[in-house]
Amino acid sequence: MLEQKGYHETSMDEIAARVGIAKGTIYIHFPSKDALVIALLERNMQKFLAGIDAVIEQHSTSRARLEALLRYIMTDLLQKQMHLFSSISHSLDLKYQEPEGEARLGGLWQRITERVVALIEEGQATGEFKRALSTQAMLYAFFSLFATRHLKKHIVNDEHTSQRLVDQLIEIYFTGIAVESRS
Amino acid sequence: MLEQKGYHETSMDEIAARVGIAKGTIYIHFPSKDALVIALLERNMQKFLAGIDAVIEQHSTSRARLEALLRYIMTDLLQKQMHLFSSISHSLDLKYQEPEGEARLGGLWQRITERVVALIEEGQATGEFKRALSTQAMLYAFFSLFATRHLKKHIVNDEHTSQRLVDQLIEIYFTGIAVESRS
Amino acid sequence: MLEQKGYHETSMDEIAARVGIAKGTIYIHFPSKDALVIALLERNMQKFLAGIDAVIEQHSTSRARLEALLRYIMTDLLQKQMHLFSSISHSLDLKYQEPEGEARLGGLWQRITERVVALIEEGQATGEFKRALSTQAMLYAFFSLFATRHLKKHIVNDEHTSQRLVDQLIEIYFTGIAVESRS
Amino acid sequence: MLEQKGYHETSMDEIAARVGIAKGTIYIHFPSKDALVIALLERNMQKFLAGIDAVIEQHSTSRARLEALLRYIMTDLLQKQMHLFSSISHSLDLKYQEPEGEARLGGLWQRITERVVALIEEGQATGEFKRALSTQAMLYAFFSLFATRHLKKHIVNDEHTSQRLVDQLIEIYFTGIAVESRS
DNA sequence: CATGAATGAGAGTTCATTCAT
DNA sequence: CATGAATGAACTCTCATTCAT
Repeated sequence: MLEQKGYHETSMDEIAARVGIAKGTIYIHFPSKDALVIALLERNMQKFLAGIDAVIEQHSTSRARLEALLRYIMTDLLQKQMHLFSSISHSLDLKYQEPEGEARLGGLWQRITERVVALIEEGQATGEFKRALSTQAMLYAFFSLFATRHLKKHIVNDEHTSQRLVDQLIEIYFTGIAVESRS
Repeated sequence: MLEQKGYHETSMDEIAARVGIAKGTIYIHFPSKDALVIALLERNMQKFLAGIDAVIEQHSTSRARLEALLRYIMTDLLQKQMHLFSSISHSLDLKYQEPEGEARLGGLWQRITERVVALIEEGQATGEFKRALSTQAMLYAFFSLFATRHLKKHIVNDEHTSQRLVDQLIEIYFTGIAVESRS
Repeated sequence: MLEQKGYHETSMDEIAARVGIAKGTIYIHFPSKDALVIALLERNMQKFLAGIDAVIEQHSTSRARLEALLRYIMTDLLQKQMHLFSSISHSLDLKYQEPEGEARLGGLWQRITERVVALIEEGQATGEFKRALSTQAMLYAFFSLFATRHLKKHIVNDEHTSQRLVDQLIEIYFTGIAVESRS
Repeated sequence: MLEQKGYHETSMDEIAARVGIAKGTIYIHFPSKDALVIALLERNMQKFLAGIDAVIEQHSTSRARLEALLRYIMTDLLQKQMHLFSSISHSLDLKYQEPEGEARLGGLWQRITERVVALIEEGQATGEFKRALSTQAMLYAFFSLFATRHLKKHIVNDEHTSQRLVDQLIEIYFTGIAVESRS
């Protein structure tokens, strides 16, 4: 609900109705709407972080790991019902009134990017990725691919087409960053 | 104002004050807040479209044109005070209550993407861009680069660093899509 | 309404309904309920202060002035529909969330007590009031007489009885503080 | 808690926490918050009544008794942490939703005033107090002295100053009502 | 046409009260 | 009896929209 409709479009009444409890009950568990959203995001980010680690350790090379990670996130996004990464990504814009919670969120996001940074630098060290490119650029290009904004217009119900899109994005990205271009 | 603070964070009072007219006067020209925002976006999109065309015709090859376009949009985004593309991009998420206006916006967005699609297909026709990649993928990868969400965290006041980021993103993208990589 | 039912017992809906305007309209003129109450009190205190001065200047001796002042306040209180002093007195307990407004209120209350203090010290100087009594005690005894809490139970509709009560309170007070006892 | 912070500022949660039982348990013993407050006041009033009687029987003359009573109440008030009389006095303003309980409270308050009325009339009978003054006036003047509202602004931590204030108030009051002034 | 005070539906939040455990 | 999570009515406050001037 919150993940799909957004912060302002989702009222506490709606949330309560959707969860099947009374509005006041929410305030037993969360002191404010912001706190609720932050807690939700925190949970999602933690799940996402765990997912990242699980995905990474299933592969050995930096390239394979980064590619698997890209597929993992894309799969999540293409499931149409926005999920982990989507909710996180959507929330990075907002300014919450709870500095402490925001700090926790920022810390988690940092840990997420650290994983990717590690993969990139590892790949550069092993000679898999270009050393001429800054980590910053490769990181930015990586996460840019998951801009749900534009994805929405490209989502197709056809499983095959979606898969093909992901494959080609992977090709574009890795041709761009990898040392040996495939063409 | 609307472009920077967002739809919900900008009240009609603020808009009126900023424009220098009375709040009631706005409703003479626009039937609702949504209509106002849509009209604003429409104007921005039209300007942006004109900007695209101006940029494109300054170059001859598809590659040069697409690269110039990328730089044009990036410059807009990096100016920090969100401008044309930024306001458009930000608004694509929202669901307005005015179907007719939304349709006009959709039409304009389509005309924008058509420009890029034309460049891509032209480049494929001339052999500049890979024919194996679908237009969809190259289009998606192109607009993904402008995810302001993630850009925010990478914006730096240092002009030189920003420029370097753009250069490297261009390298990644075009190495990925172009037939002959330049490195 | 607010004066009679008290802060917590009077909702903004009630106030709006009583004044004959919409709830939202109140917030055009006052930023919060506290601000509204403080403004109301401020106005009452200013009126009261003006009333005090008007009463005082109608008499010449300290004794006559203080007595007239006592009658003035009592008359206000006995009118049953709580008025100036009553609303002020009732509000001295509350803790508002607007420090600035509270400071203004405190300043006004100080100016009110200053008038009485001046009368008392003047009377001591002229030999009308006992010099052995501290100003503080005479001041406190004076304002204590207007404790609406207890007054409520003694208010009678009979004009004559009310007047007699006031007369006797005056006698008790002034016999207590004046140099020459009457008895 | 209730005595100090007031009815509206004290929630059932706070009361439960303070008493050390669960919130729901309160409702086994008291049907409502009003009933709880009324019961608390009733207990306080009964204690106060017992205190009055204890104080009175320690002295013989009406004058001594009334003076001792005045000191007794004042001491309670000056202890800053509001106690018996204070809680009672504070509650007389409120309008409870339990007519029966309010009646019991009213009855107890009447019994309290009856003690004072008895002292006053006894003193008039023995010639200690002026017969010209109505019992009502002397009663009202007596309880007026305990207006906590104004007392707050005069409370000082200095034990000596507080005592001096009480002494002078006693002098003012008794000079006002007694037949022979003592100076 | 322009104005801005007035509107009122709806938002987030609180808290006395209830009831399954 | 005791519990405390759940309830929902009522509160304060916001803001897009209207309309008499």
